[in-house]
Amino acid sequence: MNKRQPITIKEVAEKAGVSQMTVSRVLNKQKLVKESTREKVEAAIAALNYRPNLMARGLAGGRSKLIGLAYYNPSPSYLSALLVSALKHCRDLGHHLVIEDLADIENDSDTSAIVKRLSTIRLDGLILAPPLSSNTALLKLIQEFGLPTVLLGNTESAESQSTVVFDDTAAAQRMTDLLIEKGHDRIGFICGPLDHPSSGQRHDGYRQALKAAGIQFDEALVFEGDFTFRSGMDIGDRMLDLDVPPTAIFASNDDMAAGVIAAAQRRSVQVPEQLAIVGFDDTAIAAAIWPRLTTVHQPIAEMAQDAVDIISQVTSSDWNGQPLHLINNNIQIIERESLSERG
Amino acid sequence: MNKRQPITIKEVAEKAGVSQMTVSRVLNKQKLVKESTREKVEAAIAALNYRPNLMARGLAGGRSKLIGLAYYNPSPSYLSALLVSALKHCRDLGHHLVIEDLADIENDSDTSAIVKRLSTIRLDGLILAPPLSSNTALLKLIQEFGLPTVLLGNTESAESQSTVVFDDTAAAQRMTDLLIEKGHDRIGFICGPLDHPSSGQRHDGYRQALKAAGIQFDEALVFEGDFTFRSGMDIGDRMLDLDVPPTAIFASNDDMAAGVIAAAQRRSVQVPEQLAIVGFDDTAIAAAIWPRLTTVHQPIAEMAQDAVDIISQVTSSDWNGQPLHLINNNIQIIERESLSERG
DNA sequence: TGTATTTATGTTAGCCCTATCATAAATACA
DNA sequence: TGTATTTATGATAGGGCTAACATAAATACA
Repeated sequence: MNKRQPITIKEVAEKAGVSQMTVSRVLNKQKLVKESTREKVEAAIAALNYRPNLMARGLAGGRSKLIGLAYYNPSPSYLSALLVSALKHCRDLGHHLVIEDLADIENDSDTSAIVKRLSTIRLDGLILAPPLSSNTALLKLIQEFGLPTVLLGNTESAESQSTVVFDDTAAAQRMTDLLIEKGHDRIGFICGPLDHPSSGQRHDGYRQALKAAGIQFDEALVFEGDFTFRSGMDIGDRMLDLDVPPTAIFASNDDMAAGVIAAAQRRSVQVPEQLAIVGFDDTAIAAAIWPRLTTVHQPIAEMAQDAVDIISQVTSSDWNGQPLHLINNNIQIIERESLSERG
Repeated sequence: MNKRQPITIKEVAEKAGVSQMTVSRVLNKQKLVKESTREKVEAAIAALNYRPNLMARGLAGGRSKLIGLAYYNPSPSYLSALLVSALKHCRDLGHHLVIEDLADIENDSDTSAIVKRLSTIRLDGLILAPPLSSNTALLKLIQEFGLPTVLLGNTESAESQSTVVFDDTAAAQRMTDLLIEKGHDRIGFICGPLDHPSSGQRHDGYRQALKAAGIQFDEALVFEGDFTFRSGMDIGDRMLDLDVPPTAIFASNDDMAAGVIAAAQRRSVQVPEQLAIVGFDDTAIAAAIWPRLTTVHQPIAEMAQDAVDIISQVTSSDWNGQPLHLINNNIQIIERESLSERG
């Protein structure tokens, strides 16, 4: 017996002594089925070990149960945190995740090719990770195409598409507050690339905290990195070369913070005694270096779950058409060894 | 005009003045189409901006163009290297990747539930990352189910399923040779978890190199970690606490090597001057710490590509039914700052 | 020139489900 | 009890595509 010739709904219907449609209703958890019938059908499904065919369902019902997750040039640890959580939640809801690496988005002309590719698979919805979620050309095309979309980490241009965001400003402010509290008043800041809205917000949070504490903002202490370890190391070097180097450096993500630690260690600057370093995101690398990073925990897992939920809701028939906007305020600062009371 | 009411093959056929079947043949790149007809059809496809419907194709043709990639408890950097490359190659071949995190495989009873889940989506094939590729219960079930599978990094139990493996033994031997060449003769080794076949092989390579160089194998210098940073750090501490600590430590992956570096730095042991440390895999963390790791470059990207190729071949009609076995011999050692000539 | 062979295209049926509408059974209400 | 309403089930018709076979056109060969 070849297992690749699977059981169909027809066989289940026969076994249960009902019509295919009734089986379909049970499968789709619709209300209008008598309890006793439901049980009969469920027994038949179990007995035959029936699994519905996604393709047929998609063709007939217009819903594919497939959710796309698109990203571009992500940090590996951010990506895998996102993936793992999105996958888990998809599984719980009976969806599947189709991953799309939009590496070819770099040359603008290809944006429409990407949308074409996405349209071949009939996705129920699409989750866009930053910075794709701020790529206006892409957003416009997807919207024209009519695909329900959730933008991660985009606070702007989101009138018509759902969003899930983290309060980066407040988080960066909290972290800066902590540095100040520990006795620092000369705090370097490494900004992320400006095409990520969160970069600007983290910078804002830093400045607001300084202002609230009455510390003069010093342009010379702010550098722009690109979220890579390498850029963090280079900028760390430049900061330590300043006439009056900072006593603490706040990097906009963990990879760059790790780079600063490496730069400090290379020139035997003690962390945290001579230089405190903190990061942002709480990705795997934060706990995988020494000293371990004090960092802002970004609830990536929760946010991924929310994004999947939104697509799931939007896909269901009873949806009012309004985009949803979730702001995650679960700000936690994870204190580890890279920051200590200033001596 | 609603873009979600897409163009169908019928409209293309009308526009091109041929039958649907001819369009289908053009789409599937079949031989039996006259050049002039093909051009007409392609023009119509382009003019209407037609995209075939994956679901309908899958239903009618029995092929879904979906490839599964299943993993369990992976290192984030290994996973993302795998993903990125597999995705890219899938895109090139017109497939799509469905990611499955088999986190629930831990309780054995659930193995069959997993296979059920996999059978709902009609995957054309499945790629199993280690250590799933050595889970005999899972392999057996999948095989009964008849789903073409590629096992990554499994050298055993692979009579009937295709495999893509790296020559871990040779690679570990080469790395150990290099350590010996640099003047080390007391080399600690951190083994990976024993449910990964590659763990045993890396250990073998280490021992073979020692033997070839006439160095006495010392059981006290071998510890078993679990591929995490944490375990590397703990074992690093224990090794440095030995009466006669090693002058070099070879960890079976980069995360554990990073942990050893952290342990050394915590007690101010200079790397590489007082202790050389090398890793395995060349994942992102290897270049994201200081000193950067000298490590074995595992060609994860190539192997992922090969795995996708195999599924693609096996799916095509002209396949002889024999599983394929690819051994990747592209062994490169990436020399960075964590290893130097022994003073 | 006629038949065999190859090449190119078309016709038909069906993949497995669900939407839609129709019908039947159960309940409500007067 | 009869009619209106609600609840439960069924019959039918595709959804967009390809496999399999059928036919037509082009070429080969005697």
